[in-house]
Amino acid sequence: MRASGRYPATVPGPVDHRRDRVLELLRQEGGRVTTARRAVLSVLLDEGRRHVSAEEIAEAVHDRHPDVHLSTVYRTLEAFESIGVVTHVHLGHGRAIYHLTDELHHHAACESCGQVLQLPDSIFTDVQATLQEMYGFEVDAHHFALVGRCEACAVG
Amino acid sequence: MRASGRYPATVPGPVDHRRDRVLELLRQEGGRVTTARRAVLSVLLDEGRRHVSAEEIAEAVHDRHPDVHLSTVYRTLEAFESIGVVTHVHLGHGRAIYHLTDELHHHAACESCGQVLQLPDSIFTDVQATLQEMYGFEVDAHHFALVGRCEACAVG
DNA sequence: TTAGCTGCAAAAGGTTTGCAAATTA
DNA sequence: TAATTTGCAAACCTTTTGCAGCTAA
Repeated sequence: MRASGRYPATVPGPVDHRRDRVLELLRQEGGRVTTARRAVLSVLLDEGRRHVSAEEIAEAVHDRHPDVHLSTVYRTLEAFESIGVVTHVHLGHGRAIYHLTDELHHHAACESCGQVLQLPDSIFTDVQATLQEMYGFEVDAHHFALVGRCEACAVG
Repeated sequence: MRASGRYPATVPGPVDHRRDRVLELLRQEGGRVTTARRAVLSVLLDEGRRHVSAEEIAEAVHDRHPDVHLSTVYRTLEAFESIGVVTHVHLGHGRAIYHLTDELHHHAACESCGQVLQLPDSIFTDVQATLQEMYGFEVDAHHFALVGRCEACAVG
């Protein structure tokens, strides 16, 4: 299925298991496994690309499947979100970014250079508890990113 | 400048001082004070409307100045932001909300009913300190809202 | 077979921009 | 007068949607 050379051989192990788990869940929920969906999932599973906009996903998919339309990417992401395996986060103006759900973490986006810092889940624990106690408000903090300036940009 | 009757007389005191301060600052920075800008400022100063989208501001302005265009409202808000008296916050999908800067507070928006909770500034103190220490990241948390479900909506 | 996807084109929703005319200082 | 603002229309960008054809199960 893949030409030799340019791409490393598929690494057996957790990544593949994960792909299979997602696809199986999708099928269980009445969804269908298609080329486009497999391709989007591959991009999301790609270690190097864990925080990507829909457009970036589409571009990556186009390397191998130039015919997959951006709207299909959006619909695929929606399907993945509806079965709980994908989440999106708003970084501010413009695009949202998507990532697989099971890596629970928060985000801090640099307004200046766009870098997205991944933060441990624990960082919001206190805030979450405080809001729950004082206001009965249930924070879904994974949906949003903190905004500010990263170390490098803060200096200037 | 104002017809009698329908509108209460201008309340003397802090509100007016504040309006004057903003307009003076605007002039100091080389900006001009116009009807549209005065009107937008009035909406922002209005106690009852401290968190409003650009469109809502435009609607309110239209009560008295039907000719002020939405794009002028955006440009006015931009001008106010550039002199530091206005901030906007993204609540999630869609519109941003604008408010005067000197009331430093955070926001928690209910995904379900849209209600915006105002939180004391202190709520993020620890998170801010942690990020600064561990990552050198300077949080500008006022720019974003926490998202989740308010007490009423969380029940269902 | 048939419910569920897909590509395409077009719309939607919020925000920004170019421009000539109007206004402020 | 000179520099800023304004209204308008049109563009922009991201995301969503309608539809007819295609495909997975």
